[in-house]
Amino acid sequence: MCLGLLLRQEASGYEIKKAFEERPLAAFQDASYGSIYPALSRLTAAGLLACRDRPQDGRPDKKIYRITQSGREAFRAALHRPVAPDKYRSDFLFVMMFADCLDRSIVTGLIDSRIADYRARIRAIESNFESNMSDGMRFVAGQGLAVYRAAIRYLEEHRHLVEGLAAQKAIGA
Amino acid sequence: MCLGLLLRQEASGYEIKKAFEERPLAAFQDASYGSIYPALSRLTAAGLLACRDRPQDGRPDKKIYRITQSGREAFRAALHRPVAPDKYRSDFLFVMMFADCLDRSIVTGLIDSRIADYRARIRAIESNFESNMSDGMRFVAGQGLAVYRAAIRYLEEHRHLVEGLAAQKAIGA
DNA sequence: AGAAACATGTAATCGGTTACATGATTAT
DNA sequence: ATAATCATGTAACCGATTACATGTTTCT
Repeated sequence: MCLGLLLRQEASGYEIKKAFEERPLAAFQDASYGSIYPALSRLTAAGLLACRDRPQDGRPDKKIYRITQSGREAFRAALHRPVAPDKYRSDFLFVMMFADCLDRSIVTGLIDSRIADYRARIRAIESNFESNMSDGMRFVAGQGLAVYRAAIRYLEEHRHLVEGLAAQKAIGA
Repeated sequence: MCLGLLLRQEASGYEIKKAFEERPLAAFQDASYGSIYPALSRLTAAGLLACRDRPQDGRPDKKIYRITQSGREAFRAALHRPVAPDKYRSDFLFVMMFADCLDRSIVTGLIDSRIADYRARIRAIESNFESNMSDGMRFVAGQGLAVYRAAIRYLEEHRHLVEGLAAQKAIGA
């Protein structure tokens, strides 16, 4: 993943971490400093990256990584390896399976904040859409928008199914 | 999660594992024997489950677990704890970000098999829809259908965006 | 004949996060 | 003042998977 990001532009470990926090990438990949820094060291030792130090005032030196030719080749080879299946885990959906054990107000709150979360993700993607996005990234971002919108729509149109289950409990609350 | 499944019906560890492999649950939760068996032992030791042995011919005895009253209470309490955010990781989407580094035939194959996978998931959910599904599970299954269909639709309508990137390479192949 | 399903459990391993260590600069 | 951002790196820890251990029955 570091190789892929550095294919587009050179960057420091810190900047790579920031890139993982931006939409749409943040939606389907993540990495912490604890995995990024060692990875950059290993890739550099293997000759897939080159590193140059930019001394800084006060802060630690900034290490700017750049992909090498053999790094480019290794990345292309990696892209051709069979892709691992998606991994998805959702506590929200699990809880919804047991909506009948919850008060209506809880279910309502959960769905409201989930819709708000999807809307925030959509806004974040839309605000990045015009800028420095590659075609591939635009394609991926577009799929994100499509599924988030479908999810919101479903939740709005079918929430009564689970809000009705524990219906009476919260009427007076 | 074991508590939740055992809330609906008593089962053995083996049967719980099978339940995690069935749609729609398999789409957003998973667990291996290596975590299920120890979990059942711990929950039993804590008094949240009761276990009865059914001796069997040849095979090891089947241990059938049943949720206790305090198990029910603990599960309700757990449902009320704040839900962890969804975790999603997709190598497919990452690879698509770099579609311009791939031959067109590769991209086409990847998208084709992804659509086939979504269709299989939809079929699996639909075939379980009528049977012994709780209302909450039906709601969750419905959301699965909605987003899978939206994803297929997006892929079909926009695949040309990434198939065009490396376009010429595979024309004669 | 061989594979898959049935059935439980432990130990080794692994990928990855969190916490720690350090410290100046800038925004609120 | 206080929090957040910038900046790198290591060590401890943790949840969970995979492999191992064992053995019968049923399906292909």
